[in-house]
Amino acid sequence: MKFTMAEENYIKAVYHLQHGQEVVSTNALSAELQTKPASVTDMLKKLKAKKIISYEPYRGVKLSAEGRKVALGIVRKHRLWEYFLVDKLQFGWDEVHEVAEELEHISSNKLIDKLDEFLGHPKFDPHGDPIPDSKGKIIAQPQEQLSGALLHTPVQITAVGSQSTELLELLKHKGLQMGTRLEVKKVFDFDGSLELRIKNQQVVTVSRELASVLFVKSL
Amino acid sequence: MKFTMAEENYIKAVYHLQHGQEVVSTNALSAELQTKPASVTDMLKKLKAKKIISYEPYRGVKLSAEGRKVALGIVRKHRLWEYFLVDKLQFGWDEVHEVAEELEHISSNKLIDKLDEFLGHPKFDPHGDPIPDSKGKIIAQPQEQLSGALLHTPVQITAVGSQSTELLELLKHKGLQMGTRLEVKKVFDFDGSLELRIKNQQVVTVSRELASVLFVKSL
DNA sequence: ATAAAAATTTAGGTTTGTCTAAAAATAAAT
DNA sequence: ATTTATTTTTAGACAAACCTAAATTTTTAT
Ligand SMILES: [Mn+2]
Ligand SMILES: [Mn+2]
Ligand SMILES: [Mn+2]
Ligand SMILES: [Mn+2]
Repeated sequence: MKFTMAEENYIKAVYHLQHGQEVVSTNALSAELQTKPASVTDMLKKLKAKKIISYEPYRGVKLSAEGRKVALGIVRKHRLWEYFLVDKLQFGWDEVHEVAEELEHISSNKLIDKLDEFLGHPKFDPHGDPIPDSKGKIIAQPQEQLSGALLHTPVQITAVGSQSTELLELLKHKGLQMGTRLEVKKVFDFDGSLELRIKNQQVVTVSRELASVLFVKSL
Repeated sequence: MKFTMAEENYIKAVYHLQHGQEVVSTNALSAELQTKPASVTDMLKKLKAKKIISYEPYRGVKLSAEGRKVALGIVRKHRLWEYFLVDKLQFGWDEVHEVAEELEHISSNKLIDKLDEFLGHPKFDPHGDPIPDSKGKIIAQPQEQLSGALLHTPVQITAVGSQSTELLELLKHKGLQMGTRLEVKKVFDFDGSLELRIKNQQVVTVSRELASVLFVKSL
């Protein structure tokens, strides 16, 4: 089945918001997509008619099996293009999201499979998020929050929980990026801020807000 | 100024049809874009209001200076993406047109300039058409038709006058492509067909129709 | 349990880009 | 110079995707 760009954006948004949550609300979608709740309701009816979601008025929405497959296809395109932009065209990891937001809607499957091959079948995008393979299989990530990491234990940044320019600007400033090794030196109970030592380098302080959107794995 | 995908497709179509012709007709545009003449008229009014074209009812249409600049930007994107698909992703030259038809509408200028650099600033696309540079400068091509070439004079194919799958399939079958060297051995007056010898290889026969959409330069 | 607040849907519009059918203008033929 | 044919425009509709304002349902607070 074919989908319009607007439909694809809604499907992907449901997919992202569904993580953790059982069902996704109209308001959550309207915030994510920067549209009004009334517009969301219109689109949900359309997607229900196409059997992409299950939806009962006032009860929230879930992807169907088919919908999940479609969503993973879009996520795959988005993340492969991001990888291309950073790895081949030398974009900064904080500059790629908006461009990929357009590129993910190019329809050719042949294109995306050839791109995947050209890039060497990467497993993670520049933000550390896993890239689904051509069959829709995706690596489930443990997603351990930095804010919950043990003291004095070496960890590595594996993902960031947002693509906002603001977040990425802050990370750049602090000298943090995908793959950065560090350990937590101290946690301050007053405001939840953390003091980190970056591998063989300086000590930086990060807020509770920042620590909660950084994901790490132990080394 | 920003343009919708539909507007960009109309602007590019006017640009292409304007070659040779002084003004472009409503019917020509409707044929090129596979829409009805009434739809074309609607869009022409909109593009006139945006000062992209000059247009008087029943009198045909021309690009303004601004419109030409916009058109060259779209053509640049289209041809750079075609080059990318063939050179980096190993697409056949007969498979790239439709995909580029979508990719040409990705809006980021930074993307297209980085892509240009990544590709090494190519001057011609896989069909032999010149690629405008970032300032909109485009190499004017002499466009000598094969059907008018001298006998027994070595020439090289520099461009094809159509992107249709049918044409490209025929060329592939005959063993003809961009850069192929050949000479005309004989012209048959009865049907205008030509006998060609491909450099150090076999002799092939091509119809008058085919010879008129193949462009060559003398060696 | 009721009232107030929040979330969601419905009703009625707008813009963009398309269409068909009919009218008007231009071009070609007699 | 008329008539006929072709091209183009106008008029009126429609689907997609959005909006605002009002009505409805659900949730939360009293
Ligand atoms: Mn998108
Ligand atoms: Mn990403
Ligand atoms: Mn196009
Ligand atoms: Mn081309």
